[in-house]
Amino acid sequence: MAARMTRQRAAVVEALDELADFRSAQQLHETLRARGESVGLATVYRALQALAEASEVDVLRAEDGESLYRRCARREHHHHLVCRHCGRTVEIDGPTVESWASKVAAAQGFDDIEHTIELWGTCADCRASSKG
Amino acid sequence: MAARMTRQRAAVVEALDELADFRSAQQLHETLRARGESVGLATVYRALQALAEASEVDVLRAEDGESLYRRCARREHHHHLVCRHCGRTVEIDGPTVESWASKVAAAQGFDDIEHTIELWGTCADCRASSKG
DNA sequence: CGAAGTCATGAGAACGATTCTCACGCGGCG
DNA sequence: CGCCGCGTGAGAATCGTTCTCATGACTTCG
Ligand SMILES: [Mn+2]
Ligand SMILES: [Mn+2]
Ligand SMILES: [Zn+2]
Ligand SMILES: [Zn+2]
Repeated sequence: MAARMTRQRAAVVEALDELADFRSAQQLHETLRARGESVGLATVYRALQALAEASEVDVLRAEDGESLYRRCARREHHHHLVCRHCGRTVEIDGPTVESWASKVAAAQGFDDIEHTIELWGTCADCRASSKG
Repeated sequence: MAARMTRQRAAVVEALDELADFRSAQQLHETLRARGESVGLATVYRALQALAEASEVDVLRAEDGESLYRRCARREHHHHLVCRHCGRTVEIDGPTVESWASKVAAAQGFDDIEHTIELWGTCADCRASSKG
């Protein structure tokens, strides 16, 4: 049942692999278009959706609500520190946070617990280029 | 320079006070409408926006991207454990998490750090009523 | 009180990211 | 060749949210 690997999907995966940072579907679409790869926007969305379901990419919501995608180095559960200006990303572990989160939720009688933990900031490069 | 307290804004605040849980702008609008208070949807949005800027309400994004609003008991920084079915909310503190977050981000040379930490689950009531 | 100025309201249009529709293309298989 | 299942993509549709703008309410000042 694996999805068919088409030229378009390969292009999306390749673009993700070259880009180390979180990018929106539209940014990826633009990137592909710029390099001559012709891929429809709807197809980019579908590819990202499939990859997300297969845990091949991580998805997070920017502060403005836009979804950002990234092909992370590790497949295991982890979180991110993301530059809100350029998307630069650092993967972070939080064993402490993990146990804290599940403990707190269980103590309140909640089930099916999930957590959203993301850190946002301005990376050193963006700080330097925006002010000095 | 405080915003003018109109009938509409008072109604929004009152609805928020009576509802203990996170609610969307549209849910609040429907609630007001149901109780006979006539308030435009745009006005509800504007009131919530103003309240959020004044830190009178907390805002968070549901998994589907919709914004949810709540008048929290405490004004200080805190996080939430929210039932994804009914919006039931428990305010939580995380001193450990706070220091962990800022430490991690600073270690990577990031500035203007913010964090998003929200816990989602199914509350005891929703679990009981949905299955058994 | 009354006029002018300021801000709030609300109906509907506009927005923007995402999803859906559907006609079409492609490749495999018999 | 004809059939089938699925991927594609252009454009329409969705949906929460914001914007526009004509109108109304409240404040200030004469
Ligand atoms: Mn975690
Ligand atoms: Mn915090
Ligand atoms: Zn940056
Ligand atoms: Zn619940």
